[in-house]
Amino acid sequence: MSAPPDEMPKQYSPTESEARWYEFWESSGFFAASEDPDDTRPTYTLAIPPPNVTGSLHMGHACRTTFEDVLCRHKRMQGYNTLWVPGIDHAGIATQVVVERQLKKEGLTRHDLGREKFIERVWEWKAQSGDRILEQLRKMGASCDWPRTKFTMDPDMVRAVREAFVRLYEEGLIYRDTRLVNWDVAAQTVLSDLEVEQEENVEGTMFDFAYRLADGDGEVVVSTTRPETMLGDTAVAIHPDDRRYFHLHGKYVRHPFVDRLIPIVLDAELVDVELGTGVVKVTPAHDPNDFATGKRHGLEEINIFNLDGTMNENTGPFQGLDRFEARKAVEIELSNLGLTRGNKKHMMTLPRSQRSGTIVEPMISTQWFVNMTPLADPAIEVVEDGTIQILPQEWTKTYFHWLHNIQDWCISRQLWWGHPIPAWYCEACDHVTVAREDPSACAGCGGSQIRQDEDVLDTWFSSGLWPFSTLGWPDDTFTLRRFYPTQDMETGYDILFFWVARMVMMGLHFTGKVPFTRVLLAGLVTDERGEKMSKVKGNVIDPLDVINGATLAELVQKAEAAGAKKAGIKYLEATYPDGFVPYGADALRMTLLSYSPQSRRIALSIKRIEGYRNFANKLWNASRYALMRLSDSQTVASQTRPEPKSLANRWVLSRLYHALDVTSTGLDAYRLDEASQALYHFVWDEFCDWYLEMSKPALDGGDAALVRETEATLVHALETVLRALHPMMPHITEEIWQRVPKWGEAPSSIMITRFPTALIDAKADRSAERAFEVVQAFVGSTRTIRAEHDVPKSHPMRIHWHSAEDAKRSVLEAERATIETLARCEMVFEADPAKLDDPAAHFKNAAVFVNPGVRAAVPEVIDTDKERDRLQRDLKKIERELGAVEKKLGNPSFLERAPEAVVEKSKRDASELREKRERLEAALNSL
RNA sequence: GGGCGGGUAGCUCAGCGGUAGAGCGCUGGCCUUACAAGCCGGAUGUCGCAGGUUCGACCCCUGUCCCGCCCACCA
Repeated sequence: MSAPPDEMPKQYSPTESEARWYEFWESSGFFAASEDPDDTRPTYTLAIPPPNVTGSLHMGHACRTTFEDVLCRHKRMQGYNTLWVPGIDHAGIATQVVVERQLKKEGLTRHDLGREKFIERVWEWKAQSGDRILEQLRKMGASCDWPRTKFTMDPDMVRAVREAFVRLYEEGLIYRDTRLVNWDVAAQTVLSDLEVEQEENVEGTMFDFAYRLADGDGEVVVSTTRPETMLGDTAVAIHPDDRRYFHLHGKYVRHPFVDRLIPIVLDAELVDVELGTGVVKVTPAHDPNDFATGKRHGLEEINIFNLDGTMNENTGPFQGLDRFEARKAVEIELSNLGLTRGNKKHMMTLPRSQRSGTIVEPMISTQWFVNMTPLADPAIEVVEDGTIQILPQEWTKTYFHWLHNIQDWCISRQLWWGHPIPAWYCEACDHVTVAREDPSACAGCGGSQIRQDEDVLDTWFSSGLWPFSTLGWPDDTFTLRRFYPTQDMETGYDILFFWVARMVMMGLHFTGKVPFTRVLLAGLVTDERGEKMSKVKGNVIDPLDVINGATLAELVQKAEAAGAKKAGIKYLEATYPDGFVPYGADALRMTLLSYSPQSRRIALSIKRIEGYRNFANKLWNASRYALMRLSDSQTVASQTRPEPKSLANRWVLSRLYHALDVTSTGLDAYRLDEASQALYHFVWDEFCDWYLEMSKPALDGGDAALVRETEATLVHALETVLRALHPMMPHITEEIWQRVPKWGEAPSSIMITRFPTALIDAKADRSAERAFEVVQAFVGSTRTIRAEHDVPKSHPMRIHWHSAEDAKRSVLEAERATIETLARCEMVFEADPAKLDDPAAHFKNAAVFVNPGVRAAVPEVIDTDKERDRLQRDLKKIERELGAVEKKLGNPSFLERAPEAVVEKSKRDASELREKRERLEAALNSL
């Protein structure tokens, strides 16, 4: 291991430290899960959502990685045999598009290369991109078990995918069929329903035109937003009960452009009498509704498009036109024929390809499908009965809704990059051979003229097997038995259907077990305005830039290279005029953790990262202080908590108890925000702002016993909070922890220590907390006076005080040294409380109420006007509060119906407020 | 068309039946030997709107208006 430098500089610098410790952990084997058969620890397994090999990681991945790493490190420290399986996804269509774009820059298409060369090219890309991604995960501090890294196209994954496909086929759940599918004319592949995004509220035109009756007598008027599809019309439908059109029953219309008679069919399902003219054109080959109608009536399905979206040979004079040109052309021609019947604006939704962004064309095509209904039912059950828990819970409904309405999954893709479909077609007979091993002959007729299906599988097919394929499935391996089912599946809600639901279905089907027991869904990381990060908008924040720092020039250059528009660059320059300093992975992690994981949006702000960078520095300096004070002593952090006597020491242990309690609850309930906030506030607001300050007089004083217990408590609290923070800020906690003097058998790294718990490592001490509140109030009041009256710190104030309550008096007496240091004052006990109000005495100005039962006055306050203002403001506030409480107490129903404790508390509040008011009034009068 | 989520301090968001919170920002004062990436003070809210339930509502119910997202074969 590499020892940290001995001296601690004033500023913590993450850059060098983070790399050093990561290397130490990895080379020490701390990330490895144990396969030792004698290891009896319970296991905790989490499969990484494998990032796509489409480039480098973005902030969403950083967020995923952080959450997952916190879960894993926490479990590991709790004594679980923890396995975090890393990996990467081949991401079929996405990756192919990226590589094709590269080729385009060289003036090539994939067809120029040919399939084999192209795939080689993608593998090259994969090597680069994959390595970069794994490196980035390391930079984030991810404690993955690296030797187990999987790629979804590794040989063992290929085998798993094949096995899954063949089994489903043999079970009749995978089948081949010709139906209307979503066609991406740019990528020239079919898409699943999920890969089609609906662009809402697009303004379109509803276009009316007439078909003339074939017998020459009259016409029917139909409406469409897509006039070009009329070239594929093979029927016109009316409602069977529509009286207006009884005369049309059994008749035909003539197509104006192609030589075709079109039947008028009666269809109660398709036609809504109320809508439009009540006559519907039917294009079975290009509209889902019409497709179904065509099936009902045995209509001809005429495809009018080529695969690239141009018009085909069935479109007569329009052949060769692009589909949108054809739309215009058809309108013009109809108009020329006098068949147009007007048009109007129409709001509609447009289906777009998630990948290429082009408008998806419904087309008839033969594809492979999975019959989902039999798989969906068990997947619904395990969530209903709580075997799998989805967080945040409201997603459960969405999950159910989707599964209840599930459609068969189109799994074939007309791509080159992906898992080949293990199906072979026979030249001689119709038989389709689906096999685990490449066949040499047709399984039907034995003929050797067979040809493999050229398509590949949807990338999510292999992803669906991920939790168990990565552990050795289909073999019944020791690893699989030990680590499957996994526990947590942490991912983005946007792939709940794409991935999570499919893993549940596949897992149940193939292993008979749920693949995981908790689904943790996080929101989308956006820029600080809440806008989605996009290369074009120039608002992408690269995690590595945040960690390592980047100048504005570098940011701009990168954004430009990524294709950002001018406005995007401007935004970038305006928002980050100084670029990023190296904030470090810990600061970024802590920032991401601070956002509520149940929120749908994580609007990342650099300011916030800066805040947590500052927190890291705060922790650093607090440690620096603590270690400096310990340097000459024998004190070491021990595994047993000290039992101190002094108020400050007892208090800090009690606050530590509270912080650890909230932290543990938060980590268990997946409220990482609450867990991290509890530690943040403990460290900064309590440990640093109060405890460390109080430790100074204690350590400087002559009381040897107090010095001893303070040192013990100080080092204990520090060491404990470091362990608690380690899952969130792994690097800095290690950097500091290594310097903390520790017990004899201490482990070599903080990451393999025991995670602290409130009951063992801290101690709730209600009486210490109550007593400390008196001290805090006293110190706070004096500080306020000092600030309000511009009394310089160099000017020691003398505070005369009184309390009739023995308990409070003894607390204040006992803590005199502490208070006098914190408040920079001298405390003088005034035996006669009346003196504090005596205008004739010194106290004519700043009589101040400290808290119920304690009063104090400062004699030498300078500014009477300011004091009056302050008192009046306080008085007003108190009167408002008192008014509310008194109103409540004046309500007989309240006294009768409210729980006793609530009533008691209100009464107590009221009397305290009255006392306070009285004092303030007296003070005002004495001015 | 259906569903989900949100509207709380200038900004970004927690909270959720018992007297409104954080971070950042704003503001006054401090280079107090752990930390100026800091310390000590201070200001700031008709908790979207309207009803209802309740002794009591930011929190529960109903309605309503905005904003975002998801699902859906809306000629």
